[in-house]
Amino acid sequence: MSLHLYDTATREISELVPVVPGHVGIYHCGLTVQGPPHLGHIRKEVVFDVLRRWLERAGLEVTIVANVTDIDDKILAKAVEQDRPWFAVAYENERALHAAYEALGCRPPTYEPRATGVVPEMIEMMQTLIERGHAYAADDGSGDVYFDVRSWPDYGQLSNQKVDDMQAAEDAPPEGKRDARDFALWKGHKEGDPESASWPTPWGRGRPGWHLECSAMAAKYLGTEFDIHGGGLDLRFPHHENELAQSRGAGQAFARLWMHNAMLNLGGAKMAKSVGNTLMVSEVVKRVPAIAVRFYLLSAHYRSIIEFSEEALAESAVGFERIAGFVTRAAELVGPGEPGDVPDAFAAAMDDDLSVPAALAVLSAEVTRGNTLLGDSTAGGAAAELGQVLASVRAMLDVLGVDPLSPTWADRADDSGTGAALGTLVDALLAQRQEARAERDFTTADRVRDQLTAAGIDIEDTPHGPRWSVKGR
RNA sequence: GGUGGGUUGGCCGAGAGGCGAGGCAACGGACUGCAAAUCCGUGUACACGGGUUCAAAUCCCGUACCCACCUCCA
Repeated sequence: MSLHLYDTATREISELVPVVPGHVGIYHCGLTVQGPPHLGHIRKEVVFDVLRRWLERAGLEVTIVANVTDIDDKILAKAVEQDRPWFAVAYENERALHAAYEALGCRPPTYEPRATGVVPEMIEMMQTLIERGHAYAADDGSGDVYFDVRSWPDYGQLSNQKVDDMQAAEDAPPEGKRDARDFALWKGHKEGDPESASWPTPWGRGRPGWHLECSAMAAKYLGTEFDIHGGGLDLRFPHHENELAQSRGAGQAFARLWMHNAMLNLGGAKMAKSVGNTLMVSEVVKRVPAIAVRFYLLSAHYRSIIEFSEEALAESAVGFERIAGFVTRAAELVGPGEPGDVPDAFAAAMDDDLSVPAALAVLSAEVTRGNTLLGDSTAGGAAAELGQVLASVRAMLDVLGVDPLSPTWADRADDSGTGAALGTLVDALLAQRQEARAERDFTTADRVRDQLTAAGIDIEDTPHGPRWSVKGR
C-alpha cells in the first residue's frame, strides 16, 4: 500500500499520486510572525515534519515550501505598540520560530519565502486575475485590489459553503467592494502606515493582502500544480478557500490535495493569542524534555483535537521514557547500529492517513519484545536479535523524529569535560558498591546508592551489570 | 442562520457492523539481598433515547453537551 491521505476538499481518504513521479511538492502555511510560536503552531510543524520523513523513507524526493508572512495589520500594530520598525518585529519572531523548529527536531523546509519577497509575482498574478475578470481595483481611490467572489462559481468548494450562506464580515465596511465577501488581494497604502511597508504597483503603492502571497509563492517554488497544500484547520476558510480561488482563477491547477491538522486546545478552546491561552514552545521545553513534548504532540492522530493538559503531557513523557530507555540500554549492549526497516504493520498504519497512534501500538509491541531480550542474561544468541529489534525500533522512532540516538537529539547530550568527570566518579562509586555487594555488605552498598540517588543519579542493576543515569535525562 | 468535527474504561488515546489497539495509573505475580528497571497477569468502556440487524461503540433517526470555521488565526 502507498500513502493515503484525507483530502479536505473531497472529504475522503485518497491515494497520493504525485504530479511528478518520485517527487512530492508540499506547501504549508507558516506563521504570521507577529509573536513567538506557541505549542499549537508547532503541532502543525511536527505533523508536516513526520509526513516529510515518511515520504522520504518511501524513497520520494520531497520539496517543502512554508511561508513566513512578514507584513500584515497585526505586525504593523505591534510595531507601533513597541515603537520599533515592523520588520524588526517580524524578524525577531521569525527567529523565534526557527528556534522552536529546532527545539522540537523539525527540519527546516526546503525553502521558506517571505511574503515581502514575492511582490512582483503578486502583481503579475493580480494582473492576470483582472484580465480574466476575477479581480478589480477599487474605484474609491484606496489602491485596494479585490478578488471578485461572484465571478468565481466554485468559490466555497473547499469549505463546502455557498456564498449566499456566508455571513458577511461585520467589521469590513463595503469600501470599494462589489460584494461584501470579496477579499483583498492587495491593500492600498494608508495615511500613517510606514513608507517602508509599501511597494509600488500599477494601482499605486500598497502592501500584500494576506491570501495572495501563498498563491504566488506556491506557484513560484512548486509550480502551478503541486501535490499537497496544508496547514491548520482554522486556515481552511477563508485563507485556503481564497488561495484556491485566486490560483484557479488565474488558470492554475494548484494543489491536488488539501491536508489540515486539528487544533491544539487549552481550557476548552483553541490555543490562540487572541484567546490568551497560549503556551510558548520555549517555555514548555524548559519543563519537559523537548523530545517528549514532540512525542506528546504525536500521541493523537493529526486530525484529532488535542486538549492540552499538563497531566497528559507528563504522562506521555513517562511513556516515552520506556521507549527511550530501551533504546539506550540496547545500544549500550549491542551498539547503536543504524535504523533499519520498519515493521509492515507500522508502515500500513502510516500509509493509512498517517495513523500515528496505531503505529505507536506497533512500536510498543516491539519495545516489549526488545525489553524481554534485554532481561535475558544469556545474551549470547539473543544479541543478534536484539540488534535487529533495536534497528527496527530506531527506524520507527526516526520516522516520528524522536530517535534519541539520532544526531538531532544525541548531539544535545552533555559531552563536556564535566560529563566525563562525573562518569569517572560515578563509576568509581559503583565499583565500590559492587565490591560491597559481592561481600554481601548491603549496608555499605545501599549507602553508596543512597548517596548517588541524593545527588540525582539513578542506579539500575541489570543482568549485564549496574548502569546509571542522571535523573530525568 | 450556514458548514464541518467530536463525546470511548480512573486518565490519555485508536477503532468504525461480529474477535477487548496501545499507553499511563492501580492491583497481583516473576526477577532482585533490597530497590530500580523490565516482563507476565487482572478491566467487558464506548454521551443519552429510540430504531435497523442474527449481531451496533461502529449504520439510521432524535436529544444533550463540546470544539472549529463563516472576522485575524497553525
